[in-house]
Amino acid sequence: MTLLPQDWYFRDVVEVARDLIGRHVRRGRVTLRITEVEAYRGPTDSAAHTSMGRTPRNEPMWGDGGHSYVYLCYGLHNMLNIVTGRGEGAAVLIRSAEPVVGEALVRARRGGKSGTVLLTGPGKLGQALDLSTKWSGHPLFTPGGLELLEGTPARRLIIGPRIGIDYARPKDIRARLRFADADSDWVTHRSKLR
DNA sequence: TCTACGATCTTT
DNA sequence: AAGATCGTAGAT
Repeated sequence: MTLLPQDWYFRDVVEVARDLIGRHVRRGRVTLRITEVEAYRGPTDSAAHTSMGRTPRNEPMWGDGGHSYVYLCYGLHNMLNIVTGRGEGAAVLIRSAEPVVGEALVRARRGGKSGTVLLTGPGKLGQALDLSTKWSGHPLFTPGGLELLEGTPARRLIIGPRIGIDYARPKDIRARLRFADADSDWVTHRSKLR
């Protein structure tokens, strides 16, 4: 399976977001196929972390595309983002994925918790990949560590508004910047997508 | 230092 | 409908 080159990320964040569906993320023995993402457009997008300016936490988002941006949410969830463009402050949040390799290990990391859902939702995805904020700023286009691979494309996408951004401006809340694989069961809030 | 709160998930 | 849980950001 081939690594995506860095210039693959040097495009508009929405274009990259759509193209990310079906790609594989690999870390160690676990490989996942991305099924749901959200685009965060940059400082002018009131839902994006870069809209509050440059801070130590969001530093990777201001850099070149092809790097991760991992942050801690609600004190317990490590959220994986993929930086796009070049110094634009834009990134794509990876919300859900389906297991490709290492499903047993993913289950173990979930601590044998009951429930049918294995890794839909950004918090659970971070747990499946055993991420922490130490992984923020990691290059995804070089072998080893955290990698983004070619994967297998989706046949059709479904699209809708982003989740959990009630604090943003109405126009940004309304913006249809969430993308998912129409044929996958590994998607959150499916009723809001079409 | 201190305070408020979040791109969530689970249980009630 | 609310609690868990803590790093970050902005205020002091």
